[in-house]
Amino acid sequence: MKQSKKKIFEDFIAEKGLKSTRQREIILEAFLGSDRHLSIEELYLQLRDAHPTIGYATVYRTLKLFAESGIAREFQFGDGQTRYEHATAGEHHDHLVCVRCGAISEFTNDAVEAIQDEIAASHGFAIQYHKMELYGLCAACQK
Amino acid sequence: MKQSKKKIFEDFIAEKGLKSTRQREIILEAFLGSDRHLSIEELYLQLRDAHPTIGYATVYRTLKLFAESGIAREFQFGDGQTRYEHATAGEHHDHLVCVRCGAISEFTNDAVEAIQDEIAASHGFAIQYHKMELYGLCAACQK
DNA sequence: TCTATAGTGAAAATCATTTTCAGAATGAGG
DNA sequence: CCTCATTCTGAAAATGATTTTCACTATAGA
Repeated sequence: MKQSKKKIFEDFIAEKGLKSTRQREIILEAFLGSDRHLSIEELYLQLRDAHPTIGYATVYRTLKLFAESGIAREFQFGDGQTRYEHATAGEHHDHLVCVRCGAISEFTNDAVEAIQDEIAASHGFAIQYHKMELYGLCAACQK
Repeated sequence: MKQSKKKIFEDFIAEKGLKSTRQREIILEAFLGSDRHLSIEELYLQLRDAHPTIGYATVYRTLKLFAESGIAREFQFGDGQTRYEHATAGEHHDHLVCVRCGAISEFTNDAVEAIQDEIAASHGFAIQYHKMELYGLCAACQK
């Protein structure tokens, strides 16, 4: 699936008449190699050691492209930074956010998926996607 | 209930040793008199005609107080502005957000409330609250 | 290889929000 | 109602995240 996301992004680039650059490759590699909910800053810092010449602006621009191409999804969990996570067409998950340590974990729940359609239908709403976030204390922060 | 929110805020102010000022009264009145999901900017502009001396910073500070006191809830729907809506203890609703016109409407769904507890329990998570947002096209934007 | 076009890094600009600061208002105790 | 310590306020400056500008560079199709 890592391979296929690369492919999806390359196709997106080609289709839009954009160019394939070394920076985009590097950033894509770093993004796919990480499984957390990365902020731009985190990704930039992670990149900096191996690639000190890549600029902040380029990371911003590239992550926006990832989101546009469908391989990444943007999130704001209320800490003031936009975060990006891997997205796969047809797959969906939601989030548990720890209000103390900020840890973000994921869950999938079929009932949630079913309910969204039901609610949308009853409001004449043509649903595209949803976000559900549970806020509270993670197991580790409860002791 | 408009009366009781005023009371809740006054009690909050008193309890914290804060002061009751004309500006806070005016802003509270404007906030309670509106039923939309207001951004600071919208509220500020709405206020400006009748009260041109109230500053931006005061609106920011006051809305934060509303949230702290429990009579308002903060939201970010991805348009870059923080929005505030009325909150009532024990009541909860979620949102439908139109991706075209930005309209925000509300819904309540018991199944959603039930599921959050179930999911939290199965992840050892001590839940405090949740947010669920459905994004898509509202009825008006579908034609 | 040439060349039009898109991409890049660095710095400046933007935008929402927060803080600073000096003066003004509040309210508890006289 | 005075006093005075404390909190508030408005305006402006500061901050922090993100975006744009600009001069230069790299890409890719002819």
